[in-house]
Amino acid sequence: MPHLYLVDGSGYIFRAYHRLPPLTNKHGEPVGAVYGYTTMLWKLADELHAAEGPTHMAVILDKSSKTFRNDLYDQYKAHRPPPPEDLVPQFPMIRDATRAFSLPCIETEGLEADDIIACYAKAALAQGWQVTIVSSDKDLMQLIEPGLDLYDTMNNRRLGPEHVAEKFHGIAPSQLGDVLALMGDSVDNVPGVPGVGPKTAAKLILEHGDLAGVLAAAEGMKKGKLRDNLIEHADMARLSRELVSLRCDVALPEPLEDLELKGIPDAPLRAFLEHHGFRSLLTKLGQVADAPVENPASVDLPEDDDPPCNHDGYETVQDVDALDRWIAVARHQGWIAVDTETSSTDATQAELVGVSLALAPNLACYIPLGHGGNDLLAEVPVQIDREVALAKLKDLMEDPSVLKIGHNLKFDMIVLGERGISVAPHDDTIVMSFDLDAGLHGHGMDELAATHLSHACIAFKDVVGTGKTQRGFHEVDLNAATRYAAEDADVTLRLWKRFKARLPAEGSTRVYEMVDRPLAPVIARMERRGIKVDREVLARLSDEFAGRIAEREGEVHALAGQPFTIGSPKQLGDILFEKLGLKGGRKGKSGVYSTDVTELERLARDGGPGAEIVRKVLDWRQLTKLKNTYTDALQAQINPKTGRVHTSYSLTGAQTGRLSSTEPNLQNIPIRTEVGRQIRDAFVAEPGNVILAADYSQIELRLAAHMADVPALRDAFANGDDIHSLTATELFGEVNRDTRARAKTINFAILYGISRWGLAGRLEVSADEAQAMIDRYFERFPGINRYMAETLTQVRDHGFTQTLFGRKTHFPRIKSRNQGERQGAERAAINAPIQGTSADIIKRAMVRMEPALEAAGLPQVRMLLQVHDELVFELPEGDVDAASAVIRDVMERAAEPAVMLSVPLGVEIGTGASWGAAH
DNA sequence: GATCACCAG
DNA sequence: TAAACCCTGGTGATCA
Repeated sequence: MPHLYLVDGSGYIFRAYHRLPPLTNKHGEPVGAVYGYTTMLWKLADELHAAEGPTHMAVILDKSSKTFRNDLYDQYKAHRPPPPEDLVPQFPMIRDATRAFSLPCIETEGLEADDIIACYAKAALAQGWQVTIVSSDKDLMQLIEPGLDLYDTMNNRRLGPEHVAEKFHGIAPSQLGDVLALMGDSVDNVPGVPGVGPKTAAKLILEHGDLAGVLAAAEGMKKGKLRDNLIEHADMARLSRELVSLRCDVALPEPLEDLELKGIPDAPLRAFLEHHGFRSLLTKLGQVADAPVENPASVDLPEDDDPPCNHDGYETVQDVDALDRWIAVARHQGWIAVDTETSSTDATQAELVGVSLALAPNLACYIPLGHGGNDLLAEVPVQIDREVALAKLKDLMEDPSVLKIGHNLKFDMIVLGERGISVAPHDDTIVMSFDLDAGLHGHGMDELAATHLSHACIAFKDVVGTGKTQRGFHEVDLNAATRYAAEDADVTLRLWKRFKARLPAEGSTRVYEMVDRPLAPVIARMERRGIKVDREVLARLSDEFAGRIAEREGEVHALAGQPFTIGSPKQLGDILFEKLGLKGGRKGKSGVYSTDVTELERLARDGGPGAEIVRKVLDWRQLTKLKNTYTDALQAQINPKTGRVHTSYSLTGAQTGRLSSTEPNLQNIPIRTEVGRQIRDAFVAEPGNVILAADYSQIELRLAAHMADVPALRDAFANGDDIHSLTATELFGEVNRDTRARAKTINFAILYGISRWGLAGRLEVSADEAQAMIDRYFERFPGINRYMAETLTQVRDHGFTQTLFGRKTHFPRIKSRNQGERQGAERAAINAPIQGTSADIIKRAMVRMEPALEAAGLPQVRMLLQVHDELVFELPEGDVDAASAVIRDVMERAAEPAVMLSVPLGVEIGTGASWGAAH
């Protein structure tokens, strides 16, 4: 049967333009969008031989911006800005590209591409053809019917009626025109009815059948804004209906038969690709020409055994017998996927609403435990008695013969931990994904399901809604809750099977088993403990800062001669560099003067007339930063029940393997300035206890000395010498405050993947001078240069770097054609093995810490925080000496025996009544 | 949501 | 040839 493909050329060129960097060809013409468009046509050409592939094809374009719709409504598309300057010359090139593929290119005066597409679609359907519209435009979705679908090549998916129903809250494609008319479209300036969005529009159409029905029913609706708007703007709605209608009453510019595909001749395509220098496509063309013409669809992809997700088979467990059955099967097979549903994303404060379990693909259930609305009159659904269910789940979660599988199980461990349930043994798919694919993509379940299972998970917001109408999960009806929750466990189980096989095959078992897997429960306990914060200290600082901020503000305004928003870099830049005429203002790419701290410090140092105001601004900045980000924000984060702050650590937050900390971020509490440092005094110990802080000393430089095998650095660390002084001697011949500071900067720059320009900017010397220092460094510390070269070779060959423990970080951008991106990837790749190994080591220390303290008879020593190279503890005063010895020993030997370092690791320990005092 | 600025290791 | 601007993070304010 003939299958007609209609390509929405205009739609694609805009999307390609915004999605690709601004490429130019060798003639200096911008071609980013052309390139995107060409690759899209290519993709379609590849489908030529497939079963569902095209037999007929045409590209449809917009002829001019003025169409019959402007006659209907002069405001139509009135606000649309003209296309970007460098896109305009690409429009004719789109026609060239289309011709190069020997495809017909159709455009008609007074009609939009959408209308022409509709005309052809109707004509083809009338003849019994299949039709595919290559577009994802919502207006075109109106045309979907049996025999016609949309194909979105950017996201590689086909859009049918289900997609419309999903996107527009249950409506059919035939009703879409009425919905679009009601909701309007701000981009095209279709007015619609004020206050009516997609949701309301869909609801109205579903209730009243069509637009006419809605407008007729308006009078009878209950009084309110919606009713008034419907009545008042009825005419606009009718006009909008006309605007969104696709007009298919004109004769076809070219008969259907003429659109038949007769193959793509090689020569014109090759000429086109060569003209623009699309080398990757030329290479492909060579391959295509050589390859025998076969049906690519017959090539078998390795099929996964798992059946597609089927939500209908999920069970809602509402009685004890059913729960017992699920638990019995879990015990029999030895593993089960688990997920908890709660009232909040803050695990330490969340209410438990339900638990879902999965035993095999599509064999999953949901156990509601806390459903029932806040409304006392609402009916509470049948649920197993909470205590009974939790007791049974506790037995299962703590059963050493059953592996519990979760996605970000740390969250569930905290929620269940708060209810006296521990979870062991366990596997965590978010951690597995991170250990396999860090740097390639995110590790959220929805993204992993899409990437690995080609499955679109039910969106959480589709279950609970958004904004004012959002409900708690406990208010969701059990059918919807079961589908959502059981699907999570089902998907987790499917992901686990794949990752479990990949870990050994890809050499990531070591880091997973030795470092990351055992860490999750340790972090869960740290988060539950939290750290005590003295609200009084923060409140006092907030007050003090507020006074000083007001003072500075007045002074700055007086010096400026006018009030303005100091916090606005734009306004501040204008005041300093325009009004006051200070010299040396640099504008960034957004046209705003740079007013960052290096720039302002330069102005302050240079003396001059602006120095005073600049100093006041710097002062103001520091104080507002401290107040807004720390003293105010931290008070709000104190858990009222515990009086403590419970941060949340992300195990997958940093590509290198480091942890990251959020809500609040306790890894960036000030310390470098005296004013900021005071904030640390608010982090205190309970009476009778003290805070102990243990820091690795220069761990990254030590690791660099080991990994790059630099004899001079190794010896210096072995002897306990000051490493920055040594560097100063080697580079500058003498040690004083200045040379040591410069040497320190260079040492860090080396770790961060040095560039002459970066170092030059940091040291305020010329790039040539910076280069000379780098050369001298490489000469004095042989090994560093070789290490960097080897790291780059490895990442270019394999796409990833590795730590001493085998942790991979992928750098897909290492092959980027964009120089900036590529060099950024190179610097990050130099740094990743060192930063990542350091992260591995402290994680191992954390895993071993609790058992070691336990074994030493120090169960009251509690590990609270990790700050990359520092661990913070709270412990009884009397335990300090014994605990210090254990902590130091565990940290210094954390790499062993898996990795034996050629340099010692040093740990500095301090104690005090507060975190500030412990440093 | 993008941008700027700035806190930490 | 021009541009490059040191790595890893998170948060708050402003502005479009």
